[in-house]
Formats: sequence, C-alpha cells, structure tokens
Amino acid sequence: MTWNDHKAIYLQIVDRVVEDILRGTLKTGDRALSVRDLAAEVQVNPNTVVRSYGLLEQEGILYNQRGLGFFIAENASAKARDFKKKEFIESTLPDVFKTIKLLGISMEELNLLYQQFENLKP
Amino acid sequence: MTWNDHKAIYLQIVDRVVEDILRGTLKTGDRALSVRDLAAEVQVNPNTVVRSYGLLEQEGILYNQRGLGFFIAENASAKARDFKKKEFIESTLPDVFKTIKLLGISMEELNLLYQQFENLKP
Amino acid sequence: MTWNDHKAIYLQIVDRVVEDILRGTLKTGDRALSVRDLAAEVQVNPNTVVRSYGLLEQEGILYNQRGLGFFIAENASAKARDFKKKEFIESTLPDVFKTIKLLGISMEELNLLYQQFENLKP
Amino acid sequence: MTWNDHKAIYLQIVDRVVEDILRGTLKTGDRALSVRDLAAEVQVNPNTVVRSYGLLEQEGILYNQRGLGFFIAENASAKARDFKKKEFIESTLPDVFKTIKLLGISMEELNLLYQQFENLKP
DNA sequence: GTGGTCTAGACCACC
DNA sequence: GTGGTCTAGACCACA
Repeated sequence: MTWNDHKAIYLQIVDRVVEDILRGTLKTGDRALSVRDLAAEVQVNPNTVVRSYGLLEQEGILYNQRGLGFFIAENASAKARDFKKKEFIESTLPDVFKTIKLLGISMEELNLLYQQFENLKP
Repeated sequence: MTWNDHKAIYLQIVDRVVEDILRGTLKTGDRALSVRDLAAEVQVNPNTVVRSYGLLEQEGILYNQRGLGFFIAENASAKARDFKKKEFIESTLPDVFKTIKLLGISMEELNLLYQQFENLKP
Repeated sequence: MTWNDHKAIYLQIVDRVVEDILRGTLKTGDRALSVRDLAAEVQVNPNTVVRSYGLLEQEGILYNQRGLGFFIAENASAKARDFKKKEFIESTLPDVFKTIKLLGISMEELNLLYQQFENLKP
Repeated sequence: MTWNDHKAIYLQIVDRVVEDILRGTLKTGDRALSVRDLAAEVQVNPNTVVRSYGLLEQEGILYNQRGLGFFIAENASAKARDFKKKEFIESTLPDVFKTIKLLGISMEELNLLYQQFENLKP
C-alpha cells in the first residue's frame, strides 16, 4: 500500500476498508482481516490498525466479536457510503467549489478535466 | 475569520491573501496589512502570519521592503492564480474525481450541488 | 442469550447459573447443563463455559463428578447468594453511591427509576 | 492518583476530568492541564492522556486550540453530567436493580446502606 | 488465536 | 511550547 503524506495513515486504512466495502470486496458478515494480518499486509504497526478499526466500529461499519475478530456490519455498504459522502460534501466540496469560482473554472472545463482523468488510468 | 480544522491556519491565511488578490481587493504595489495588524484582525499569533507571508514571498506574490512592510508584487495576480491552480489540479482534483467515481456521483449531480452551493451564500 | 459488552462473557454465564439457582430453577443435586449443551445454547465456545463452571466449582456452587458432569452443590442457594451479595456490596455499591452523589440523584429519584425499571419488563 | 484495575486507565482519567467539571474545579473557558503535564501528574504515558482528551473532545466537553492546548467547552458541565448520567442509567443501574431484586434487597435496605456509606468517609 | 491497553520514545506540524 | 501520529514491544483478558 502506498501512503499519502498529508493524511494520517490510520485514516488511509479506514479509507481502504470503506472502499473495499463500496466495491463489494467486503460484504456484510465477512470477517475483516485480523488486526495483526492487516498490519502485516500494509506494513504498519498493529496499533495503527487498531485505531482504524476502532473508528470503523464507532461508525457502525465494523463490529467486533470478542476473541473472534472484526466483521462487516449489517448495512455496512450504506453506512460506508454515508460516511464517505458526508466527509466529501461537508469538507471537500465547498473548498472545491470556492476554488473553481475563484479561478474561473467552469463546469464544462471541469467536465473536460474529468474525462482526461478517466482516460488516464486505463 | 473562521478556521477550518483540517487545514493549517497559516495556509488558510495564505488563501485569504491570494483570494484578495484574485478578487482585486489587493493590487500590485499595494501594501499588505502589517503582520501585527493582520494577526490582530484574525486573532492569531503573529508568528503564524509571518509564516504565511514568508510562503507568499517565496512564491513571488509578496515582497518585503525592510522597515516598510510587505507589498503586492508585480504580476501577483497571475502568480496567485498559477499557485492556486497548480495546487488544485495536482492535489485536489484527482482525489475529488476518485471519490466521485467511488460514490457514483455523476457530473449532473455535481452540477446540482454546485448550484446549491451558489445559492447558499447570497 | 444476549450479551453485555462491558462484562466478560464467562462471567455473564456465571451470573445466569447463579440466577437460576436463586430463582429455584436449579436445585441441590440437579445436574447442570453439560458444557457442550450450554455452550451450544448460548452460542459460545465450550472453553468459555468451562471457565464459568470452573469458577462456580471454586465457589462451591457446583461440583463435578467425573464422567457425569456438573451438579448443583449442597447449600448452593446460600452460597450463590453470598457470592452475589459480596460482589455487589464490595464492588458495585460504592461506585453507585459515589456516582449518585456526584450527579445529585436523590434516593427518591432512584426509587422512581427503580419503578420504571420494574414496569419495563412485564 | 490511584487506579482501579478493572477499568482502563484512560477511562479513569476521563472520569477524573468529568468529576472536576461537575465539582466546579474546572469551568468553561479554563485551560485543561496540557497532555504532558497531566501525564506527569498522574504518572502515566502521555499517549494515554491523549486518548482520554480525545474522547472528551469527541463528547464536546473539551475543545482544542491548536498549539495552545485543550480548553473546557461551553456547557461542559451539562455535557459532563449527561455523559456520566447516560453511562450510569444505561449500563450501571439495570444491573444494580436486577441484582437488588434477585437478592431480595429492598429500597429501604439500600437507603440504609447509603447512609452507612455516607457516614464512612468523614 | 483474537483484540485492548499501556509504555517508551521518536518525529512532526503548528502556534 | 502545544497536540498528533507512529513504532516497537510488552502484557493481559478473552474465546
């Protein structure tokens, strides 16, 4: 896994799990990787993963069965979407729109940039 | 001034100055508020403003005349726009697009959100 | 059976047995559910029940006949009451009283809450 | 400070702050001890205090001013009372009432025990 | 095996 | 100076 310097690693791990749920890689009832295993996989201290899982549990996206591990909760997909969307609409978008306006970028231009972005990956 | 928790205060001050320049409130040759005055106005430690002005000077948007204060540089407007645009296209947009795709938000929806945002302020 | 997150499961199983004895559901000489059966009933790892029965044996509330299972001991009722009461007066009550005082809850209010609790179940 | 083995230290630190607020030792606008100072005072690792303060911030009882420290929030007293009361009524009381009933302790008896507790300290 | 907690110590950005 | 994050490693209770 590759880290972004400007965001705490434990939050990036949260994002990873949320995205796995949104993509359907993880489904309700599935067992999440154990703290130790995920920590090993992403080469991070187990404590860091504990923190990520703690946040996800608090959001109702994961739940813990003592001694067994963490599992994907009921409606995790909807909750994950809400979680992500809330963050996006409340903290990312206003800034984006403000900047767009300030720079005089039109929605058409933005659309274009989006298509460029789309064509970039594949 | 109201602070956003997710961004360093000194960067938010930078943003404020940049925006004032892009809006034309501050023009080439104008004297920027003194460190002290701006610090007082936004209720912040003067050191913080020093840091903001330092960054703006480094970007060639402000220049310092010793004993007199900071002034808006030649072509500050263009430089400010470049500074902002670079940051926006390189670090903000990719993330935005990725999230849009993940959440299944269409450009139409985004357009709608933009109009909501527009109608919010005035 | 429904678990309380703040108490170890094996202790909640102990509570269950103690309560069955105090209510008279289990009497001296009765055979307690086998480890396996109880474990299946409450959906728990048999090891966990073993631990609960171990504690109850240690308290003299159950005894084990090898090959036959666990049985309710002589005077189990009195022992169970003592066990429960000791725990209650020594560890639970002081904390309760301290909190009551801190929150300014009067004994009248507590009485009210008790009646609410009573009316809740049936 | 003296620790209770059955409760996480970071939660006992939370309790300490909450109680200080309820007793009026800490009032809205006051600065809480810095993480390092409180850690030194209660002889605990700073990380542990960070965790306690984090929880209190999440509950809206403390707030953080970057670079300056933690402060007691507006209405901290009410919030602290709610926080404590909720925990008490939802997780402590039901258990207490259930046990009282099981042991056949009447509210009169409980009252008596309370008076004994009151006379104990001074 | 699982997660939960704590320590010691480090580095960082920020004020 | 402040808090925020991360690591390394330990110990514990629990299943």
